[in-house]
Amino acid sequence: MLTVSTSPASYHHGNLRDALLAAGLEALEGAEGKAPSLRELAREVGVSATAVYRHFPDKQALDKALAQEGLALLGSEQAKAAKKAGGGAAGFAETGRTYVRFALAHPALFRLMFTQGHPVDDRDAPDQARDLLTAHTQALTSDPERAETLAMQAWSIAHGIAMLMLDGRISADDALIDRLLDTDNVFP
Amino acid sequence: MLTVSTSPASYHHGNLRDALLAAGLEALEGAEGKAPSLRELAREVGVSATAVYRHFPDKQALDKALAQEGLALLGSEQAKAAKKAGGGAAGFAETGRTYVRFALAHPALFRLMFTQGHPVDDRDAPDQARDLLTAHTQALTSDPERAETLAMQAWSIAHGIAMLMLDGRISADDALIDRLLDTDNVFP
DNA sequence: CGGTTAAAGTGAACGCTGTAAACATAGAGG
DNA sequence: CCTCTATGTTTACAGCGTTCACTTTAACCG
Repeated sequence: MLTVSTSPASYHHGNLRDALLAAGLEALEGAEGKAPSLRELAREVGVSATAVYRHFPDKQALDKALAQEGLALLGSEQAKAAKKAGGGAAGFAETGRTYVRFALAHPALFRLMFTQGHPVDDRDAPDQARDLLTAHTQALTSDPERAETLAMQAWSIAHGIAMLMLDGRISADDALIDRLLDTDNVFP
Repeated sequence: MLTVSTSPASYHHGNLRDALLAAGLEALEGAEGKAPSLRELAREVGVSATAVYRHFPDKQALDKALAQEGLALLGSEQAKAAKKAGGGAAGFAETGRTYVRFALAHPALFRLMFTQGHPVDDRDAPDQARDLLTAHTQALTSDPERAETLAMQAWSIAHGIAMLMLDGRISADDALIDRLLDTDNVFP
């Protein structure tokens, strides 16, 4: 997570990288739809635009880092929710609800998280959300492949609901989330 | 659909609107990830950038029109696939497969289709994809509310798979699509 | 310590974007 | 035929991401 120090405001900022990420997250919370520009973030932090390039090769890298930060946030919220629900199947279900609610609560951030080009190679990056998912599905069956299938299916359902709600294709109703996630009876 | 006439190239273009949409669709096919700019499309069509504003109030409106065009395309492909599969449950299943394959075949277009702000009010616009979906789920049950729930669930699953594959979160494997869409056994 | 060096900042500039304003043209209708 | 309006044009502006040449500062080493 981020440690955003109240900077000494000297010529050298101290830890510009984290400050930028913090400003980015804050901006993503506020603006309903649009992502913050690189210059905007630099301005916010009180630094010239080009200073950003000392810490990120380009805008995309900044966005990627922000996405990573968002993913960590989502993961921690899910873990907390699952724990609160007592783990197990109930915890798993809560994980899904939390996923969708997170998307609705932080639309711009969520969009950013899943609009990066191809993060398929970031297998090494820590991902609590993914870990939770695989752990929960592995608890449901002894067949590893089936567990993986279940994991991807569960992820897809939650992600689809989240995205469609964000785009206004289905109404962002809290009760509806529960109804759609109730997969005991998907396809009779 | 679009009728893109080989233009007479005079001062007045003829039907600039359709030409812009056609150029937009073509650009979206090519470029792997990025959407075309307004100026780019104007250039392509051989017209000044501001001419676009005679036909669309702003860029977002152009994008929305392109999205609508994409939706029509998706709907027609789905309808064809369902018909070819003989309709019924088999047709329904084919509809889902077609949805995901469409997303993978036209990533930029699909992204554009579902990244518009809030098209929740476009209830009046024709949407063959949606019509197919409700028709198929209504054939599965007599309870209208349950049919609607099923429709949204089916849409969510397909949409989630499509999006996650587009983002490289799960591999864009054709066999995997079938495996994930096989919802006979979602959650044992 | 003092001096060098490299990390981390700056400002100006480029080409791109979406958009506004004022102006030009041509084709259709009275 | 003449005018009016729909549809185009040019020019301009602010903001964007990014490059380049330059400056500052802090840290390291003899």
